[in-house]
Amino acid sequence: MPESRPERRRNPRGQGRLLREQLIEATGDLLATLEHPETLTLRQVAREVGVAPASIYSHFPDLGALVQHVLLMRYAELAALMDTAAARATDPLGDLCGRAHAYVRWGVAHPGEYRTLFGGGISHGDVSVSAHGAGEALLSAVVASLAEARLPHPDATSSEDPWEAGLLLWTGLHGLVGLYNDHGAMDWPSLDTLITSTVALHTRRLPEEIAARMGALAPDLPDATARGHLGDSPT
Amino acid sequence: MPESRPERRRNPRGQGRLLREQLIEATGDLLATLEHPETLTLRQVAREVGVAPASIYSHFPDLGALVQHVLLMRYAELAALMDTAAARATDPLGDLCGRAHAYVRWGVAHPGEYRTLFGGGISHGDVSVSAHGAGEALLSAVVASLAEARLPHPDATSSEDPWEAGLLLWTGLHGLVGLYNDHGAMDWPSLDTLITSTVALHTRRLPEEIAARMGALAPDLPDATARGHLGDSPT
DNA sequence: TGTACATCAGTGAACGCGCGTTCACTGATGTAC
DNA sequence: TGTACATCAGTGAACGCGCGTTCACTGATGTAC
Repeated sequence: MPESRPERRRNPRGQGRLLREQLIEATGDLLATLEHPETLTLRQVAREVGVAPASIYSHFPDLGALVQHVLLMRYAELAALMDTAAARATDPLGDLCGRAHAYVRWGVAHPGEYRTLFGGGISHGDVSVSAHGAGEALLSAVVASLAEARLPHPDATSSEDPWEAGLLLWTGLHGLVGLYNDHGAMDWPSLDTLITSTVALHTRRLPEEIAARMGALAPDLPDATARGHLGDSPT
Repeated sequence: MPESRPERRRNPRGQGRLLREQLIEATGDLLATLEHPETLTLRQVAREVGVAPASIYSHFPDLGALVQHVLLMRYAELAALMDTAAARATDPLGDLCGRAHAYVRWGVAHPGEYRTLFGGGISHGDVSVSAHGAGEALLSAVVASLAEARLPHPDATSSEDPWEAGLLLWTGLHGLVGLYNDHGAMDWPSLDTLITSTVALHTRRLPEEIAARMGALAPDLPDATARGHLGDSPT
């Protein structure tokens, strides 16, 4: 089979931008689907869309720029998800629970994108998104909520650094996503349990209290072990 | 310049295994040195040793097997480092501090190897080491120490699952290594401070107490910001 | 002591592959006169 | 109403590259007789 290219009608005049959208969508699909998203090639994107490789250059200087664009979209979506989850909360602890939950769930639903955004130094251009400080913007809201939701250590004589506390919480959530995605064969408790325990630990509250908040905040989401591709409808 | 191959004398008869050692050493160097270790090629290894690419096949079936071999060596070294650190301890808390410290320090000193071992699904063969449960062996010792060193939550009415507690600690340390390696541009507190705080949080003890243990256990190690290649003398 | 031979430790050239990037081009469609 | 032209949205072939893998080979060295 000579792998015939899928039929595709040339866009009408003035609609050249349509291909741009298709390229973005195809790149998003491939990044979400490929087992090793960092090996994505320009020719793969072209094939997926049904277009000559050279056509991409009319819209993006190279594959790196295209990937970067898509990843920034994904990042914005994650940030919006976290903000939405937090918006339902009525106090800092609820805010924190919402953000933590949304973050980890997104990371587990989008392993490839998560890794490319926050994970390794892996990138397609020379500059990875993570190098530009992805996460730091998300982090500042977490730091603020945590500072208010956290109980002091019973024996503490001085107060702790809120920035460091927030960083450590992020560290915990990041590690959770990473290990959950990469060591799926292990004997894992449910993801929600782990999110709850992590937040409980960092706020020094009881897991039961946190679990109640988590349950209240997003009863519509599916449970932890659902690992399928959740679909993405950017923009 | 035609990039002349470095002079290399053919090994004497019966010493064919020497090349094997050189391949292992070169692969180790490259994995430690390359910015993206996952892009290592068979030809790069051959060039590094000064040998024809085909020569590698006499000693390993393919690059994946060679890399796998090296990574398992690195993993064994990390495990030994953690055990050595723990051996100096006189109680479970000291044991835990030693292991946590050794783990994070190793991960930060060997970013590429750490990521390949524990990080992404990235591998050279079809089977990554992490898929085979790297980490789980290390983890069981941590679980045991943590179970004894950890204070109960003051308000707790029931005891917690030690396995889950250990997993969460690992998660925290793993996230710490990952974020520290990949987001070096951020405003980080000292690494030792973060290790200390993480252990303090998970044992529900005061950072001061943990810091005292950490300081006592390995005064000979350099400080956090030393990021150089620490050298490797395998076997 | 000499010599034929087997073995060892690699070599060197070649193959086909997919890749990023370039370049002149094509064919439909809108617009000016 | 007709027609020359400009523009737009891509195409298709070609390039050189580094890669993994193969295969017949080579040349030094030990060993049997």
